[in-house]
Amino acid sequence: MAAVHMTLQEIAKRANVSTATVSRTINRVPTVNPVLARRVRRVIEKEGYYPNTHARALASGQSRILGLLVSEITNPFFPEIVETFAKLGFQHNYEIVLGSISQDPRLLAVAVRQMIERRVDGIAILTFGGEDPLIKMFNARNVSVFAVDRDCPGPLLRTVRIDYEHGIREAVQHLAALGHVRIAFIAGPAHLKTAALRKDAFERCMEEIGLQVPPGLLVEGDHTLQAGVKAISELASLPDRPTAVVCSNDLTAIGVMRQAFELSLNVPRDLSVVGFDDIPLAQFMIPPLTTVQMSQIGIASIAFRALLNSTKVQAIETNLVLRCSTTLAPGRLRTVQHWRA
Amino acid sequence: MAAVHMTLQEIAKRANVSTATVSRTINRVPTVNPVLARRVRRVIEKEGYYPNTHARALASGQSRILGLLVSEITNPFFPEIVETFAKLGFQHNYEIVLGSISQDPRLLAVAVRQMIERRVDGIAILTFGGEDPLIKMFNARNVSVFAVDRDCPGPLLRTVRIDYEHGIREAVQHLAALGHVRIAFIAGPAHLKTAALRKDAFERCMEEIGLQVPPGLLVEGDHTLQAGVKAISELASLPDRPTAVVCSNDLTAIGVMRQAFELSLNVPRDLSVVGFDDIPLAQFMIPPLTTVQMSQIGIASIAFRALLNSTKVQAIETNLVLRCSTTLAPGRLRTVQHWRA
DNA sequence: CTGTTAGCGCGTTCAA
DNA sequence: TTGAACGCGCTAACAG
Repeated sequence: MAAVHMTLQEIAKRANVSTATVSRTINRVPTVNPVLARRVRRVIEKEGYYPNTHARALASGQSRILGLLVSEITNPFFPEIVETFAKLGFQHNYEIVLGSISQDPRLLAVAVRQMIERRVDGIAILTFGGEDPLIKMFNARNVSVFAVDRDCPGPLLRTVRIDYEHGIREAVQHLAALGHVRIAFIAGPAHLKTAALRKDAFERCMEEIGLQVPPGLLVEGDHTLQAGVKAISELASLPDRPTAVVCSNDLTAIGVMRQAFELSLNVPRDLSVVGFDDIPLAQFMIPPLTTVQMSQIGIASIAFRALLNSTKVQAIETNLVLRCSTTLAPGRLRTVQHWRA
Repeated sequence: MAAVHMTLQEIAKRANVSTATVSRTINRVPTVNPVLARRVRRVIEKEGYYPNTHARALASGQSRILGLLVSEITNPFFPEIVETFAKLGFQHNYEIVLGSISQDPRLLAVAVRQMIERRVDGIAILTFGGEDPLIKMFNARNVSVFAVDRDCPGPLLRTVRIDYEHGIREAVQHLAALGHVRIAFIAGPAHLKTAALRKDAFERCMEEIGLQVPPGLLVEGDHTLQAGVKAISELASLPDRPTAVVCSNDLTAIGVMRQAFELSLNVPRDLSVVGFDDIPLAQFMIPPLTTVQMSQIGIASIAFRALLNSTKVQAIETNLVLRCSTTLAPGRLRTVQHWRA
């Protein structure tokens, strides 16, 4: 029985050329005699030859592999990113290895080791927390890194600035305009930089328009559905409970809506809810979730391009998208009715 | 400037042993003198040496890479699978390369080529449609494949039988018991075997209990949110519209609930809805979605174990999990009230 | 138990 | 323009 995989040599033999010519043909070196090239291609086609990537990587020193490190693939925010990152990879003939799909630090360590052993040409670290040591480690090994919200980029560290404040300001002012005063914020995990920035932006935007945010209305979550459930339960039991809540991500907001339903709080009548991310499911919630959009596709493509050396620095916008989970504050509603009568 | 990556040779030199000894130490060959082994390990540790996977694969003929081909990573059904598959991979020191994350056939072709070039040791193809040619292709290259619902497994084709019928029967009988008679089914794409099997099971289970399913109540979708929206719009405009609908997956069901809201149909009062898959979000819908559970973790681990040669054949169960999206049929409700009065 | 050595499949010089 | 030969970093005989 023949070997399952052809090799360059066998192709060369069958095409009556040297291995060098086959190699050149495959790599589209322009100086190859077109006649020979065609002959080689025919043989490759006929034999169903696929070059061995490991041998290529070994000989060339380039793996053509990009790593993608993602914190929680079960958060619907990430699959979008994975999808477009992988698509771009395929288009540019890069392979993508996916790492550390969950929070487990042991698995993270394994993933990182695998990527180094695999000699990835670059790596995108998305929405982690504690990525600093990782970045140092990769850079020390000469592999370039993309990460969000880093302060001092360099030749080996690419980044993008995300303007959280714009979208969050829109959200806050939208709620204020609807008459809300007691507006709560359910934050993400404190160690996550992106979460901290969102929280800061919220506080700043509240202050801008002279609104207080008492400590009780600022609760920390962890960007999960459960966090939303828990947070709104606490918030709802407050003596002076909020009439609106802004969440650090959509998953949290969905948890809030779900638990509000359980508590017989009607969204938006009794409680206005705003999310963050605009995951695809947001518009399919009941009611459809008003949220701050941050383009997943945008982030993924910037990450990819950054790793491919296009140094063009860009920024990511965030914008409020109005749907149906917010409305007039309860008090405001009554006033209007009164005035009408 | 020193080379960024150490090599086996350099480690050997620094540890005063041969490369073979270093290699044996790394691969935990038990016959290595513990003293030497320790010395080698110290050097490896000190120098931060990571073996080059490509060289290893080339020399050993084993890539220790498993492929995972998934049709739509943005369907929340899949991230769970990816996560547990990858976790198991990490635990067994396998790398996972993720392919064809979307429906685009061009990208699928690229992904397949990459996997072959990468000489994956095995591949799991999950919920595709048109996987037969892929299976043949991989098997011809001597790589073993795992796929769901295949008829004739063999040494190179592992599979698992999924008992769709059990869960779907529970769903149908649950609805029938609640007094529903006009029960619609929103199917998945016809070319998808798993979708076809679900539809067949539904029809059989209806017939079993003497319920008709007129052609108009059997509509084909494509397992997306949009498909649910579209299908329920059609169904709702029927003169004799269904009082309950079973969906071929949860995404479809969520689309149905969303559009029902738009049409002012209250779920479950006016329309009972049952999903299929039990994605994590199902219980966070409003109302929480009653659905047929099919364990994503179960499927992923069976796939992984099957590829690791544990030939233990297993089956996957499906079971109805009752939540709040179903209730008595409208007629039945009135009868009860009448009888009470 | 250890070291020497020959490849694994490919890219890439260097001559021709 | 083409081909012969070497080396990428590692594993696996084989000999000692």
